[in-house]
Amino acid sequence: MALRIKIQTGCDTPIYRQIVDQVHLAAATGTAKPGEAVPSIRGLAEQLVVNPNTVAKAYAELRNEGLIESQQGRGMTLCDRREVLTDSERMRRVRPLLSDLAKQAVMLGFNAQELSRMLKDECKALGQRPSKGA
Amino acid sequence: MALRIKIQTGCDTPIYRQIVDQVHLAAATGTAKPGEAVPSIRGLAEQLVVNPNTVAKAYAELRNEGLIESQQGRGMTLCDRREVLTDSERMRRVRPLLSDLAKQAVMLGFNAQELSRMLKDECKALGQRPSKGA
Amino acid sequence: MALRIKIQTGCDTPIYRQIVDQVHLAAATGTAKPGEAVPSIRGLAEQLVVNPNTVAKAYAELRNEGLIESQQGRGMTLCDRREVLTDSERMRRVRPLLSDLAKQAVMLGFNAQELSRMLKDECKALGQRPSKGA
Amino acid sequence: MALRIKIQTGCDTPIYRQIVDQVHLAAATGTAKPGEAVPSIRGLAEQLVVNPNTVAKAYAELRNEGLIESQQGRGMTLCDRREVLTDSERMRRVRPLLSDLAKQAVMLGFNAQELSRMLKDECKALGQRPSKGA
DNA sequence: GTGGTCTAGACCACT
DNA sequence: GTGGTCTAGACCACC
Repeated sequence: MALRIKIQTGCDTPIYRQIVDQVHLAAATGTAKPGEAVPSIRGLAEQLVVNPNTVAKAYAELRNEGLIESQQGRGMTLCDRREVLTDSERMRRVRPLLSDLAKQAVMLGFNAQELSRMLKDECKALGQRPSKGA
Repeated sequence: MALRIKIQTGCDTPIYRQIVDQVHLAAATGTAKPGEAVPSIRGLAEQLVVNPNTVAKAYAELRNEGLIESQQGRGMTLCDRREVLTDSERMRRVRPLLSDLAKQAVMLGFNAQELSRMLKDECKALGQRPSKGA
Repeated sequence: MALRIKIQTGCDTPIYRQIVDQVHLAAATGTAKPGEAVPSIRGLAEQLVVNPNTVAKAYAELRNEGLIESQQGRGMTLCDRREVLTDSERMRRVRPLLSDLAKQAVMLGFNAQELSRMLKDECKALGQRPSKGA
Repeated sequence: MALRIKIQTGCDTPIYRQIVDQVHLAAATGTAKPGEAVPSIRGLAEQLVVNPNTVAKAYAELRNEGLIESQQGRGMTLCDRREVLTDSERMRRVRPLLSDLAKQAVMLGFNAQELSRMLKDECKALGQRPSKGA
């Protein structure tokens, strides 16, 4: 039983983005397998207590990316599409987040060592329970 | 040479935030020293070709945070750095960035060790020094 | 009944500051509880007959301080109270008011004992409760 | 030798107001006696490293209040005018400062007891060295 | 000259 | 509907 989406209110990332990111993460970590069904728009909207339009917006983005596809009559399922990225492309995607973190952390008085420890903890938490602790 | 602020338009981070961050960073890394003057609101606005109110907004935030102080009629200067936020608050502010980075990095197949190294490089690039003295 | 904000024009404290202070005070005294909604920017602006930007400025400050949080498209609510400022910073902020009061009071011939009594009365009038629980 | 005015930059009270207040305080506490000379405008301006206009503005206010008077050819001196205030008038003057302090302190999480102690300390400091510690 | 405040009106993203 | 950002222009106090 995969793809249990959870959103956190009072967080600055938009709800639709949280949904998109969680599907991405589930697909990447193998928590959700190709061909597996994703919750229906109105079902997920009801479960998360959000506007169906918000879920629809998230699914539209996922569909455009080719990560999910609508199988007529069977709702939407995860594609088996697997991105093959070059090292430089992976670098390019993670770099700005590294930069943001480093800047903010330095401003707040953290040093590189503290950061590394916290980051390791964060990664460990992700590996243990991808869908719950996220 | 002190506090040359630059902004990039067409970037998704607001102008006023770019200004705030750059002053913060300059103060944290020691690029700008306590007592040093910051550019006048109107002067900086003219230089950056933005509305003076935008600069004023950035400076107001910096002033509220206690990072700069205004000497009426004589411009603003950097304050002596002091610890303003509790440890738990600093943690709370850096946590979401850690989380974002960890998620994205895991998706891209980086491991914690690689991340730590890259993060250290980023910090070094910012000119970080032992945290307490910053 | 929650968070009825009132402002007095013709008073030297800025409107936006009156708003900020009243929300702060309501949160500190327990008049407004965590999770409770605050009036919308446009709604409050209309009620107070001021410019929406003035209210927005007040709310932005409150948000930066972590006292309220915005849930995009759904308005803003009070956060759980947490200690954000270090003790030394809290001290630094209350010190000038103490100094002003002491100077003025000494000039007027009050002694410390009288002042303490009056100050206790003021605090009681604000509905203060044991500091840590506030 | 009395009336050694000192100002503190980086404080939000205007310089001219600091001067006015200090003369008031010195007169009220007896640090400066009636008939005593006050520093010349340009002398004081030079000593404080401020604009002579600023000192002039402060002196103008003091003169309007009748606290100092210009003795032709001898500069300005303190008047022997002694205000006799009713209790209600004294109350009226100290009340707003009490209120401000109480509000700010409650917001910052101080309780009445802590405040009283700090206020006593402040008063003691004023009594000991009116012109130096101010 | 400086910063501080307020107004008016615009555009955007999110729900 | 909501908040977030930016612009333009005004008035004030202080130096």
